[in-house]
Amino acid sequence: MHVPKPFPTAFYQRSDVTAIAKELLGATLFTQVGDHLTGGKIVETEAYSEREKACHAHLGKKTGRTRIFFEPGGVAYVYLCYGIHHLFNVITHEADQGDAVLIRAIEPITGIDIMQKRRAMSHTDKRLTGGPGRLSQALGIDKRLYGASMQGPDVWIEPPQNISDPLTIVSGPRIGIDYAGEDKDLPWRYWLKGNRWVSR
DNA sequence: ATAGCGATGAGCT
DNA sequence: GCTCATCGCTATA
Repeated sequence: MHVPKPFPTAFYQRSDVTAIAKELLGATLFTQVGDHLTGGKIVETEAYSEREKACHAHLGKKTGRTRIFFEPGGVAYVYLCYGIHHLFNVITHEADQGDAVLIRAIEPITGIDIMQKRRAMSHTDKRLTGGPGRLSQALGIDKRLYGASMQGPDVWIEPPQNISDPLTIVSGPRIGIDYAGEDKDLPWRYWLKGNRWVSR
């Protein structure tokens, strides 16, 4: 039985969402859904802030979908994209500050057989968990996890175990946000250099 | 009530 | 490279 050792809530409630997005690289995202433990190393993230136009909660926009942005950081934000894909984010910052980090890719580690079943795949390659829609399907994430605590028991993230392991982080513009005007060029996508599981 | 569309991915050329 | 599936959310009326 795996005992969760999640980042504390204070980790998520800090004000610098880009710092959190970078620090989540190398950490391990776990879910326990349908009595199955699955997880993998986070290798790609994106930061979103209400100060810029790509964020669903831009300028504090509060709707049925975005209400979770205004809870204190440390809860999950899951939404349906293109009518098909569930995308997984972690809400950050203090209450009434609408920031979030999108998890875009993981390297599969725990429960690979379960992930393959959920993805209808018989082998393991980048298509298993490389991409925000793919990793959500592999981990059993859907809107039932909207608002879930990042302290578990359904979903949580554990800090990197080998902190002496040097991580080379690179950054670039975020994917799929052409609607965001000048903010589409902010280099708020982060990934581990050369990692095989990065979405693109 | 309803039109428009999206933080993607699969399949095909 | 290109097309398009598919539906909840949002804005507008």
